[in-house]
Amino acid sequence: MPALLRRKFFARSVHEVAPELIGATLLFNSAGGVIVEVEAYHQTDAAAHSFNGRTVRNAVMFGPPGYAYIYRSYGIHWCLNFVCEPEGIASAVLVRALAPTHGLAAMRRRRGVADERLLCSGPGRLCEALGISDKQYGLALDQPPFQIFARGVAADVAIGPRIGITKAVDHPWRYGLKDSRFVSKPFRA
DNA sequence: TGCCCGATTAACT
DNA sequence: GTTAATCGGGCAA
Repeated sequence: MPALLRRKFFARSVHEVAPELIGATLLFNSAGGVIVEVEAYHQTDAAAHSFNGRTVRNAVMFGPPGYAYIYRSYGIHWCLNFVCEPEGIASAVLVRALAPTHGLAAMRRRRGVADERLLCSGPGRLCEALGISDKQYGLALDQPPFQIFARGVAADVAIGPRIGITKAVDHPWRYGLKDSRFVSKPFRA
């Protein structure tokens, strides 16, 4: 069994951590799958929620690494981030898509769809599939109900610009598992 | 207090 | 391809 990722793993540059998460396995209450798409957000990056300083919503980003930053998107969806960097850098990795491997029945029930491809292919979708909401805000990523396992073998990582943002749109800080059919949107060749 | 808008999704044409 | 749904954060007044 691959190693459980501990806080130390996240206490590095978000630009190192993000690509290393591709191929890792994220479980929440025994449901989840292989991480196939993430995006990096750094405090010095105008698209980051921490860019304009600490607020109630983003407070956990300003704390120590290895915790969950969860926010409401468009008043409808929840999105899950892993806080990274040494404490105070206020940066995080947005988990955007999983290839489902564990707890398929529970995820299908929560999502209300049968198609495996539509279970976790998007930040809002994967939170709904895993049953993640603001109740998990600030939880440690190396403690139950979270379990995050390092990838077993090297991954072929695709890189591209981030999705759905209007600021700092040109930074190539989106990472994906090359040719995975579970990414939320294909990577340009 | 009021207003604008978003790290999205599903259901349209 | 376009658009409605839906609401809290952030900032101006």
